[in-house]
Amino acid sequence: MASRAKATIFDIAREAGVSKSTVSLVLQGSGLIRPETAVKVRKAIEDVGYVYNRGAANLRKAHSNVIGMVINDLTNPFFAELAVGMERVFQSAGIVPFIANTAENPVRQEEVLKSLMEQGVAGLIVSPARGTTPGAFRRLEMAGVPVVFAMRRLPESRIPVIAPDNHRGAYLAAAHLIGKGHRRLAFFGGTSDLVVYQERLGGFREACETLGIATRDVLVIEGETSRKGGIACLETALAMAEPPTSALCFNDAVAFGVMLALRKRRLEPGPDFAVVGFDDVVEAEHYMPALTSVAVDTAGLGERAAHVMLKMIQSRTTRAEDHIGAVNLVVRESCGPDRRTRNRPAGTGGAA
Amino acid sequence: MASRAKATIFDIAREAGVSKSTVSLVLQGSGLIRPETAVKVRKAIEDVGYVYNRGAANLRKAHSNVIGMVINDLTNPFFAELAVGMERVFQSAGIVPFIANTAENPVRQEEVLKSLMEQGVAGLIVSPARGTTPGAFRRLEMAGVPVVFAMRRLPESRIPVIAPDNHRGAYLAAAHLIGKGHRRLAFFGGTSDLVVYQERLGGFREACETLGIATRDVLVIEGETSRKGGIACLETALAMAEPPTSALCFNDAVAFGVMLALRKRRLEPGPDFAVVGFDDVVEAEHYMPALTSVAVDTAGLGERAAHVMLKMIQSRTTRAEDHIGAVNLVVRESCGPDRRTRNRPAGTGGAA
DNA sequence: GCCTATAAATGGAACGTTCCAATAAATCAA
DNA sequence: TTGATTTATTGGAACGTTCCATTTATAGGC
Repeated sequence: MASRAKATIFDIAREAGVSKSTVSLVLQGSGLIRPETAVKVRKAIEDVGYVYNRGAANLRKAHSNVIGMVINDLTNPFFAELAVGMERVFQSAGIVPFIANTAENPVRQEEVLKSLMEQGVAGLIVSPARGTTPGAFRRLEMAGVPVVFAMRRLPESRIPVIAPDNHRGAYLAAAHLIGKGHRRLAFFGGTSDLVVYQERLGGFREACETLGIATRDVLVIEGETSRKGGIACLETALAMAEPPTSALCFNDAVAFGVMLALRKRRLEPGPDFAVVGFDDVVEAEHYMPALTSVAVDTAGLGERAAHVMLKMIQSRTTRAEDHIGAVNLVVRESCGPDRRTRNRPAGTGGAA
Repeated sequence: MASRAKATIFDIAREAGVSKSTVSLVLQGSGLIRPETAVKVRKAIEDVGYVYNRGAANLRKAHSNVIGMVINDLTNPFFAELAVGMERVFQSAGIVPFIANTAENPVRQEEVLKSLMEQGVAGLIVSPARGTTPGAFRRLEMAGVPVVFAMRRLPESRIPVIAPDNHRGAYLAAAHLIGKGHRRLAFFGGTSDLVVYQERLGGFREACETLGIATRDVLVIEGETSRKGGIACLETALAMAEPPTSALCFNDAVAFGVMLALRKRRLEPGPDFAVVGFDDVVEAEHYMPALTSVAVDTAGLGERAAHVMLKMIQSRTTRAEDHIGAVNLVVRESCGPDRRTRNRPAGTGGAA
């Protein structure tokens, strides 16, 4: 039962009565070998229980066919979905991507990147951790390893980015709220160290300005991008003198938190306080009430990123064009009816 | 900008004016080299932008320090949580695990396992895909690679398993429902090809028998282990002549689906129909109503699995003891008040 | 039969490390 | 000084593949 030393191509060469070179050719599916010989070799491979040593092969080939996906938070279904989208296209290209999680920790990310480089990855798709320093990808660039950013970008970097049109999405969402009659809007969650945050907040602000909301009526509260963060945002917002009546949330997790906190105060998300999410994760549809959210086609962007990566590897380049994915607002129930048809105030005690 | 050929230890040896062997020793942190020499070498490494070639090293060492985690469904937060628990302990052991997703597809799993073996993994933690054939892990065993199953097990296999006490968890849940006065119980979701299913269903059945529920009053409906599956289960259950008044669900996703379906029929989860989940994912607490569920300490089991793996690698064995994790029922709101204090039947059109 | 062309298979060098045995340098005991 | 001991450093072989240049076998043309 205890397997002796690992079998090599020499062992199977002996078994099949051919040379190691022949075995190598069979392994690579070369058309140069006679079919009967190939059969013989393949049988020997099976008999001996040989397993190919890709490390040894890469030593010679310097082209490793492993692709890494570095994800900032695997427990966020949004990123899990992204990963799955990428996997789909890699699978049909016959390659198995390895996923690594950085848990939103730049130090961990550094380790992960180092490890992947040492492993000799052919390319990397990365959703960078919050607080990634500008130099974090220098070594990758020096080594000429193709990298693409997915969903997030770094402030100044020449690495291609695949991301949704955050500005537009936020604009649409804000316009929706304003169209429903809201005049005091908030932007909940996220922190300004994320470029995505700047983009979304930018779109939000532009909509407010364009559509005639006074600056003093737009409230911005930073916070964790989680349910917990959403709860906190709502609490501080409602504690203000003139609380907002609606909010665009940095992402769906924050929005879920906001709705939770509303419920806890016996306020009905929608009629009492309108909330819009961002990303449109699968749960959004199933929530009570169903969450209105900006859909970004996560899996589609993942697929796109994978395709770009494949093309970069194939053409041995480290450059590619950015790709900004279309977004659209999925209107469900979390914004309630038009505000102007009624007048119950949101907030702790304000009046309409 | 275009990096020339990759630097090797020879390059940095030349740069530092030492031999390749010295460089190798420095790389391994050997205490044999004079500190000043080590400093010199490390500087050269930095200057040249050297990246360690682990493939080449493994060729010599035959001990690769990469550990693979093969997960059947990364989009299920339950498994994502498991993965994160494992990562935590590997991280503190200084090793970077690679995650691969099989998407519950045995064929895909086969590819993934093959790829990981070729990569020369030191060990594998696997949550096997549904429908995995008994022979799927034969090659791993032949190669003497340590493997641990997490959460799921295969019908007959000598591979060690880390999993929660499914039988007991289901027993507790069923007992809870019966204690609340329910007399017609259902078990929703899952399929019998999963050992976990057998275990949970077994615990459920045992509780029913022991606590005096007639066999004809326990209903078992197989189904997808997803929200969708839960919806379907509830529909068929309520279509029966004498529908159950409560259900234990195979997992939380099914439970969420059941609650959704209840809402759609204007029935209140809890008062109108009691539902219990299994796994206690984070969302359970945040649902409306909050889901009563069997907590299995997912992350803890992940950590445990990782520790076992580490120990197996260290002691070069392929055997280890199974570990069955404690479970406990977390009672929240989805089972409503005691049933005997009221008497509205659940069902398609019952009235109060 | 001989020469050439094609097809199939092969040996050797290389890839970038590690590890062992060996060397060189420094220190010490006498 | 000499030999023994310790401390630092080094060259060479090996790991399991690929690829190139050859060799050997097979067939074809005359």
